Amino acid sequence: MTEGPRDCSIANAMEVIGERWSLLALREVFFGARRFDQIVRNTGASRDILTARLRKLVETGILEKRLYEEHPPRYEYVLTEAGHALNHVLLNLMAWGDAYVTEGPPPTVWRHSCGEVLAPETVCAHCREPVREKDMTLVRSSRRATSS
Amino acid sequence: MTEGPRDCSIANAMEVIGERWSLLALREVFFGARRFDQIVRNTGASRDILTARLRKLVETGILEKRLYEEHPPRYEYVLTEAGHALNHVLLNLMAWGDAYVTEGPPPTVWRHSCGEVLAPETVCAHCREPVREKDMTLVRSSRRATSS
DNA sequence: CTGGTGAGTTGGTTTCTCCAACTCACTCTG
DNA sequence: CAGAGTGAGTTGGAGAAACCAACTCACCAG
Repeated sequence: MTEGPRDCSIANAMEVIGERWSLLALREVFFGARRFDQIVRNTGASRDILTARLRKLVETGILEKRLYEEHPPRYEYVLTEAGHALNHVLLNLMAWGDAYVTEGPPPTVWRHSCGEVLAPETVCAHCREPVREKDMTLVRSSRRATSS
Repeated sequence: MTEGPRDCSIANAMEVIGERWSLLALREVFFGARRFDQIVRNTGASRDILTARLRKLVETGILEKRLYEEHPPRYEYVLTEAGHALNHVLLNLMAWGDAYVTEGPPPTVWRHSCGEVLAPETVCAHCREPVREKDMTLVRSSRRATSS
């Protein structure tokens, strides 16, 4: 049966973080914003949508709401392990945006502990060589069964 | 002036590839699909949306339409340089999905030319060390002026 | 001449987004 | 103590986008 859409972790990932504003909200948490109004201001999303997105990110285990004040209850959003692991995705996306979308110099610059400006590169974890498309071959790809 | 949403290449990138189905369409091209109906089938997107997304990806220089048959005119979609560069983003996103979203074994597996199953890792291009969050410091981050 | 494929368009319904305004529980200032 | 300010949402209505099925048009194959 090779019916139906491809079953792929990219699609699965998009179900969880693919909606508009989800990634930008996460970016803000990476950048150090932890409170609702900060995230609203820095992303430009509307408050209701952001409420929904943050709620979903909490439900799917990417963010955690941590109480930092009772009376009135005030929460901050912090990354879970799954959230922290998104770092590499964000970094590569930013590098791509810098190179092919943003005009002019990169608006956001990070420094790595080695002292240089951070430029991410994706390597094969085994041989440590940069991953190039022509060096990749598809071994297996499943499909999702159609509901029949 | 520190007003308005943060100016960031992640946001800029999302304007171009952030809509639903855009990334999945691109995934299909990476996976070897080149024709409209293949992409429709493999993603599960509706045809009209996919028409719009592919058109946008062509306009923004990520895909190219290449005529492979006249009478009737038939086009295939191929990646431009900017499109090829998205490889690393897709790869990292897939790895994250494999680890934190997809239940069970990875649905899609690639082999690297070194002989091993491909596991992407993000390193600093200068020192070649894996990038960890605690080794990064924000140097500069601009903001977009509000329209005032 | 009927059926099939490739690449879309069209129309109508459902769903999502955006925005401004509103709430509620406080805290801070004069 | 009254009034303004802040943090974290919620609500309602308009407008945009997505979804789906059906339709078109051009060809080819039996």
